Amino acid sequence: MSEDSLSNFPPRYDPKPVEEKWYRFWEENGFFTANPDSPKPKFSIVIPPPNVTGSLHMGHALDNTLPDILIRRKKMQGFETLWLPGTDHAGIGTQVKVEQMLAKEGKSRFDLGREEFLRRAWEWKEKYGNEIVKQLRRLGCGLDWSRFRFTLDEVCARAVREAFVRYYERGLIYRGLRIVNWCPRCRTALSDLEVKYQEEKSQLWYIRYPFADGRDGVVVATTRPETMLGDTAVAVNPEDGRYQAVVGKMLRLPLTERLIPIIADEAVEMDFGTGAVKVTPAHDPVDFEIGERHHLKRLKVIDDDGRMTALVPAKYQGMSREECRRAVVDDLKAQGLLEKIEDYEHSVGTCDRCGTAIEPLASEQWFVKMKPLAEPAIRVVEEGKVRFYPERWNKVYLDWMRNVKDWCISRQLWWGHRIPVWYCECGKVIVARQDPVECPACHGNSLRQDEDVLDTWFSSALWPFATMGWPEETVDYRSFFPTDFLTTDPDIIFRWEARMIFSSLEFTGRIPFVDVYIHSTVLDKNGARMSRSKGVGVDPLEIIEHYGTDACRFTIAYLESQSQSYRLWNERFELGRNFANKVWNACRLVAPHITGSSRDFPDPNALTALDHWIVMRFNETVERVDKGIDSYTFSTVAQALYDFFWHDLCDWYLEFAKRRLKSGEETVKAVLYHLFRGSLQLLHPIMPFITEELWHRLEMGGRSILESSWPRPLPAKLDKVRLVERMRDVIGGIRQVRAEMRVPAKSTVECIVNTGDGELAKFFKEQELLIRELAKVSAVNIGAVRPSGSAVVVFSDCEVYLPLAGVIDVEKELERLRREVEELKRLIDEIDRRLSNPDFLERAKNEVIEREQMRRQEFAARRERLKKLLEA
RNA sequence: GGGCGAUUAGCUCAGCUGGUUAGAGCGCUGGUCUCACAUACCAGAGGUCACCCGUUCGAUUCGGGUAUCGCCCACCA
Repeated sequence: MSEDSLSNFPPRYDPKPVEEKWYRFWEENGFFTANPDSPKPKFSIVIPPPNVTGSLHMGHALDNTLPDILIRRKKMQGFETLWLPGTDHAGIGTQVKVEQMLAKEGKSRFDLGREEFLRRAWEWKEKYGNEIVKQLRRLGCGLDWSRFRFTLDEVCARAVREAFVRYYERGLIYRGLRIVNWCPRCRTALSDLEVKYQEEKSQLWYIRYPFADGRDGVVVATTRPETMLGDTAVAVNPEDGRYQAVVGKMLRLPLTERLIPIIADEAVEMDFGTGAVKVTPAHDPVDFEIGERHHLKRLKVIDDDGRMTALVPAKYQGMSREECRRAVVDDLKAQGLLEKIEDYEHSVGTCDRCGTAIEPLASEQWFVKMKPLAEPAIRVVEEGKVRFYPERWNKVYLDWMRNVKDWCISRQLWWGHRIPVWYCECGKVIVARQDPVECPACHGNSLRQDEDVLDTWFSSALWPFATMGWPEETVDYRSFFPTDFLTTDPDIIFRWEARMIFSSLEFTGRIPFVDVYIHSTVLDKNGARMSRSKGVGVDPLEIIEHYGTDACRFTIAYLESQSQSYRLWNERFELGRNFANKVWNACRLVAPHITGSSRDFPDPNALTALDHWIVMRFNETVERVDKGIDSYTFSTVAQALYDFFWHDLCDWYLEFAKRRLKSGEETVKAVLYHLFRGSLQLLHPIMPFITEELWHRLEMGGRSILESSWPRPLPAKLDKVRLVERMRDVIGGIRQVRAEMRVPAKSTVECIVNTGDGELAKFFKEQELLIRELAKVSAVNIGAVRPSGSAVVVFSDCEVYLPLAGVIDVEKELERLRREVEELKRLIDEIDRRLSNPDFLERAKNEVIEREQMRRQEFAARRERLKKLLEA
């Protein structure tokens, strides 16, 4: 390499131009385009489709860096790889966003109507949906863009229809009246997984329900007094001695004129509250079941908007749940029926998407019957055909699947796959793959399609095979399905992984993927969950902008160690940036020497012990990287590469090699060529951009590092490696003495090695020049006599003497050290004395107390001030 | 109420199946702008590996328990 080209090799790595150049190169040359007809073994992954609701965040960075590492390595290992991209329409998530946008115009979705709303939703999707796709390119992801899918596109839509109809035909889909989680704001049913429970400080109200004759009665405890207006019974446990005499009697429901029975049911706990529970079958899942068992009426007293219905006394009609609660409590109090109020903490279900308190409502919905689907889905994990990593997640999955309940799949939303069910005037229900034109029963043509759409996860569940063309037996499907790997956050194991597994087994008869890696949850610096809505956390785009993609990816891999979570903040990415810079500069050093050098690895007999040592370390690194990637312990991979490249290759071997390079020695050039070639290859999956750039700068050959084959261990002999280890120890020992004794950097001392090990003596003599440079000594002599005024460093098989007499004032330095030792002893004694002095401890305690009291005062004053402000 | 994870240096974290002086990065101290890199180099300080009991020749590592923190699941009105 000429002087001129070195001037184009700046001493600091600048990621921007490199990243832009190479991603375009890879994409334009079809490096990511899979060929299903290839005879090579296949390796495939489908992307966890990002929602079209936003832009790249930390979760995406993880979900996509890790698969990209696998894809790139497999490609280099000779596999035909496919990584299939796409996005998810994210039903309720997107709909809520669009509604928020409309709200700014002062409109609701009902003002626009279904058609216009959908037009706006698609508009929104076009605008924001592709943002994330661009950003995945910036992350360097080797996605096959020619196979891009969207969960609402025709291919996916056909799969959804097919799946629904097949479930229906097998009797696994039914429509039924059940208590569902209802979001009054979104005006839709939700599945259990879309409800987030939040602890809330509330009260437990004890209400007296008098007997029909107006006397005595029964006291019930409730957290939701407003629902009493819909009570149709009071239940007690059949074993409960306190109530046995009254079971069957009638109570007068306060605030209404209705009479309700006292019934006995197993579901009632005797030791909660008063042991008597009000039963509201239309608004509580347990009460619903009690109601079924006892044939109770269901009074729907809260409507779809969360307001009181016409079934309650006029004064409450139209009130919100909260208003009604206050009114009911006030009225009960006025009538003397409120026995007592206790503070009570319980969890309240809220809508995962909009945060509104959910209302359990009895309502007609479509369900998937889970029991028959769960069985095979349990089996494949028990048998290890699908494996979760880290292993503990297998149990989490299995526990859920073993207790799974039927899946509510209908949503009263507009954005999504419309349920393929039509109702005819004649009462016929038609479930069909194609939109029917007439009723097969009465041949009438006034058919009405079900208004509802499917849960967004219904289509996601089909993703791994729907994207490959299922139900068609496409060539992609035959070649690339099932997929090999998936990685996600822990919190979609049930929503997504589980549903993909049973759907895939049901429809394709095969597992959807083999290995599932559940990655850590990323927390912010204070250990709080990262949340975009709260605006805290790390923005990967900012990181990429600031530190570069490779630095971002390397840091992510370095921290991903199969733990439950880890903390992340912007400065942590300096680790990756500094490492990238190190790699860059090391290449800068060797570039003029190894470009155009021999491509053959030298005969092992021509290598020195130093060469064997570094080759051995390289080989260990290859092994650790392979093992680490295969077991998804990404941090061990990044650590192995970091340690080897930085601390062995750069800190030691390059220093060993400099002199030999200057003399133009061919062997060291060839060794370095192969070490750098292999290192860049090992690094490439994690740091694709910088390695591609350096691959070309070092003229490693071919169109791309991606087309080179994955490195294997190089030939090395291990018998002389111990000599190198000892040499490093000796150099370190000499450096330590020099630093401790304040030997000026510029002065050199002789060193004398005393050893009975002939081979070691010979080796040290051979490497004299190297030792002289690295330890800053003037000569390496072999001898057994320790000169007076010399420092000594002792090892098991040798001693090293450093005559310091002529170089520094030994007595003075020793005196200094002695004084320091004395001084330290004095300090320690003083601390010990203070710590054993009760007076001191008492004073210290008082100081702390005083400080805390002052802080307390400060806070109290501020609190008062703020309170006043709030009141004003 | 059940399940799972964590507790290692000032901070954030590694540490596979038990084995000499327990590691890294950042931070700190001292010394270097040494001809790839100051986004660097050299040296150093700093840890009863939460606590208790057990298994073992030997435990940070395995088992049991305690404490603290965190996550997940669950219909307790």
